[in-house]
Amino acid sequence: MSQTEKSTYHHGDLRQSLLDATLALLAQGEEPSLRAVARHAGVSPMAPYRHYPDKDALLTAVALRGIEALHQAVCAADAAAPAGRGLLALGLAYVRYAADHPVLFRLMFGPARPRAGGAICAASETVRQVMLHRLAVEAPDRFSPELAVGCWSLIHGLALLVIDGLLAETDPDPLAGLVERTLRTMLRPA
Amino acid sequence: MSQTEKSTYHHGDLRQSLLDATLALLAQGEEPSLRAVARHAGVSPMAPYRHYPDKDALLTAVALRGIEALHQAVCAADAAAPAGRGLLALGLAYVRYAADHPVLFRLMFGPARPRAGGAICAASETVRQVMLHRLAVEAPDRFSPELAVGCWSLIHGLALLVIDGLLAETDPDPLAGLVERTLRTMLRPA
DNA sequence: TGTACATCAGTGAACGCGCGTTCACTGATGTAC
DNA sequence: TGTACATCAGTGAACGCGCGTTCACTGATGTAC
Repeated sequence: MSQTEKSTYHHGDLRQSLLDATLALLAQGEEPSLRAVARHAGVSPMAPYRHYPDKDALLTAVALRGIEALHQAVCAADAAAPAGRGLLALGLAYVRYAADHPVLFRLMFGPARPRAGGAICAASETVRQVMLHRLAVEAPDRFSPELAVGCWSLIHGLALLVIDGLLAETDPDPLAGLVERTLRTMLRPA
Repeated sequence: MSQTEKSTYHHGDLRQSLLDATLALLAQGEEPSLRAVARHAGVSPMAPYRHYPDKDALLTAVALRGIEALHQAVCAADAAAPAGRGLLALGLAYVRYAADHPVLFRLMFGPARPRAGGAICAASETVRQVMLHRLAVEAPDRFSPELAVGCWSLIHGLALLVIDGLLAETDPDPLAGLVERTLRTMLRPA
């Protein structure tokens, strides 16, 4: 930050730059091979090995960072929502995040990274907790483990159908309307 | 069929065998590269090109076959279900299919095959129709486009959460109970 | 404050691999006469 | 029924590529005295 053209040898924070580079590649829809990531970070193909034992470790770190970002987006939406609309806002934030980062989203929840299945699972639990809490507040009478699973499935499935382009849309702000209508319909108390 | 050890030159139905080989590789969780598929079918690496213009065409054909199979499974479950339980049965069949063919399922609905987005979309529409029809019969009072989107999202999301191992399960027949409880909760009319 | 040296964080060449696809081919099959 | 020939459905060698990872290295940094 202070000196813009640093000597590139001791890079500053290559670990972080590698994560950024991977996210950038994913955002462009490109395959984040180790070499491509290094290239994007302006560093030799071997440099990443100083910071991650192998490719899988890097991708796992990226996936975890993605889940963290999703968590924050969902939290922010939840906190900012007017009373009684928390679940809608939170669901919209979830779907919106997926729509904005489709490739990353698939990486996050895709074929379980064998080496870090537990970590991914634990991270996604933080997202689930937000929803759980909001459900307990907004639908205390209906609250149950099944409702939580159902809501997560609903939102997660909606996100993926959107990403996959399987829902024909005909709306000015397709996402907001789609999510709101769908959630309202599925959750309307009577 | 008639002669078991046919000369392998004119193979009989290599086109079909290639699809089978790809499905077999997917079932084993292996990467279905063109060469691996040919190998598995006992044929030279170039042979597939007689039947598919390129790799993507083969994978698209496999994805379409998978959706077709899903459609049949869902139809069968729907038809066999006792009155009033069609949607539950259908949803269970959907989730079960995904759980039984996780890699194929991801291929079917995964990163849209650019060359055949339309075909995949159309094929999945046949699955949606079964659900639509059942909803119209079982919940005529609530029936709406949103309900259809919601139910599909719900089932689809549940299938993916199951595949991804994101739902902690503690059940003898986890799937049947999970799906039934979730769908019942989400759809209970009051 | 200066120097010696350990450690840290990168380089760069090279490996072996499997991939998708090209090319030119050849053996098997089916059809016309 | 026999033969000539077109077409069909495969073979097999080769290409160029990007990949993940190994190895031995070297320049920059920080620390002890």
